[in-house]
Amino acid sequence: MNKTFETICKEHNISPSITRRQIYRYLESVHDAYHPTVDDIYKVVKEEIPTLSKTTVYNVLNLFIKHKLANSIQTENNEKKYEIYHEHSHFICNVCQKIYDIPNVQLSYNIADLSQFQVDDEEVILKGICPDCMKSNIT
Amino acid sequence: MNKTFETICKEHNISPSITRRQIYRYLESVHDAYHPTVDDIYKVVKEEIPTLSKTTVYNVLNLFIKHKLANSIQTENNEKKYEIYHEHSHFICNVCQKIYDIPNVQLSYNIADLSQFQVDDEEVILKGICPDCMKSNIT
DNA sequence: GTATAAGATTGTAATCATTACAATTTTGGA
DNA sequence: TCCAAAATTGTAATGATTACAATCTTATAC
Repeated sequence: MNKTFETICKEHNISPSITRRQIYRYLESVHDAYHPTVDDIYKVVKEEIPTLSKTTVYNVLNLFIKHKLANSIQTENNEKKYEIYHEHSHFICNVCQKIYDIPNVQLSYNIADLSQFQVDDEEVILKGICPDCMKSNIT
Repeated sequence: MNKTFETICKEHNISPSITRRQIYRYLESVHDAYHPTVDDIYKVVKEEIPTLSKTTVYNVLNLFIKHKLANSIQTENNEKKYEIYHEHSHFICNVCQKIYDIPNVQLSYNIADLSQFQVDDEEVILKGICPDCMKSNIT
């Protein structure tokens, strides 16, 4: 059974609201298929909440990130894209700029190098050419 | 013996110029100690080349990145920082936002997950709390 | 049910980084 | 020396993000 948005909010220490739920749901619905920008999110959720303001989208997303309900990824061309928070790595295609979610990459580093550091978070981005662009490049 | 800037340019297929050399040298000089922003670079190099324009700094840095003479790193607060290209990973402090260079982290991933992808580049960013901020937090 | 205070949302304006572009300058061969 | 190509410059445009004050909503105490 899926958790309700209310439960998720409780767990992450934020209070639920309709706006937040709709934004969360949208992120959830595109999860694994698409990484929307603020504009994308704004356009879609505004259909459901016509009074929605873009500032709110920014506020909510920043809140989500702070409380680990969401993540952002920066592309080369200075676009910021958002997604539901989940443990995984990313592959960004240098040709079409599409972002792919890939299963978590294992990291191994010399503990001595980081003995004084407290590591809370690991982020891995692989870059290269995606299958689609490989194909279209050949033909 | 260190390579001259001219040699480096030849190897990376760009032509040398005074502006480019000064920017490169500055990046080199702060390597491992500091990750400057465009503004930082502009201010310093303008001392040596008073006619320098900020557009040029952007142009040169983008050229450097394209030809793998430099790297950029994005911080949480939407700042872009630059460095000489070299193989290594990064640690970003969540408290003071300082970026640390750390020795390359080894990655291991399931080849099956990426069998169709051509991986050209690996980027690892660790986040957490740096030694300095750990200390000042305790006291 | 109503009052109230805290929190959420909104809209506008401001800020800031980055790029577009056309004009000017510099450079490296013929 | 001259000329074409490349590099640099300055201004203006763009676009993302935030600041902020006003308004709206919500949860709770009475």
